[in-house]
Amino acid sequence: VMILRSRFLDARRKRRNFSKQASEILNEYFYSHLSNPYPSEEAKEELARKCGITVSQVSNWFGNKRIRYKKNIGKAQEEANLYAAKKAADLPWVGAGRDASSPPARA
Amino acid sequence: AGHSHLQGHQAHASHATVPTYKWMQVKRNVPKPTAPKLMIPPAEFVSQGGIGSPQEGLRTPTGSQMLANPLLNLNNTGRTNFTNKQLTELEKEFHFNKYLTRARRIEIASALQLNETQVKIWFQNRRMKQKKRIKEGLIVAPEVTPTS
DNA sequence: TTTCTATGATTGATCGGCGG
DNA sequence: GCCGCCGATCAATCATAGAA
Repeated sequence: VMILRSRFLDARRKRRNFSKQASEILNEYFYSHLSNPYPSEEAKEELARKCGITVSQVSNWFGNKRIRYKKNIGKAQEEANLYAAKKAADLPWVGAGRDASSPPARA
Repeated sequence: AGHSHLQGHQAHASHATVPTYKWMQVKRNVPKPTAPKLMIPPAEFVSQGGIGSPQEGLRTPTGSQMLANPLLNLNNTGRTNFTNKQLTELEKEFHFNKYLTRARRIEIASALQLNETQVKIWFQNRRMKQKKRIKEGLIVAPEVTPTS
């Protein structure tokens, strides 16, 4: 009953999922910067433009992504990590010796 | 704030296992799982009359009241569940003053059965919230007309 | 349609840095 | 040395969109 009222007052939370492409862009950034998924204000603005969403939404997305990623370490996260193998071009394996099977693999 | 990179160890070794970076290990000092604390039948607040007769008792973040012991104010998590009344009064005060003086803070905290810190933090968060809304053009009040 | 899961948004509170 | 504020983030939760 009062719940109905909450809908009226909470219309703000009438969210809509982001477009598939926007999610793709965000995930790509996230996984290619997995060592430090904290985009700068400038980076957020650029992502916002590319995704067609607001900077706040970008912030929300990263906030949720980081928290939810942590709560799953060792799950599909590893799998979803094939995003990293996708383009990764930041500062990951620079001085960190690791396997030898993660070249510009493409899908 | 340069930083990051692997912090100590790798998770395990499957094959393309992802290393564990330190941001993944960040743990915030969890609020206090505060023990069941009872609230005394609150007194009235400083001035003004009723707002809209908001129910008493706890509320879920949105507005629905918690059908639990209305005398309990904390959740198991430690996060405080402000009552509608408390929020209403805080909003009212915020509309009047964006910043609080020590004295005012004490008055409000006392009247609303909150800590000074909670009142202080609420105002800080509220200011940030307003700034964010103005930034997104959802609100008007840039409110800067000292010309008078 | 009903149930369950994925996800965007909200918010009390914390973290690090700055200024008084 | 301590305190309040800012900006960013965390962490838990809400409410809904979408999958099953």
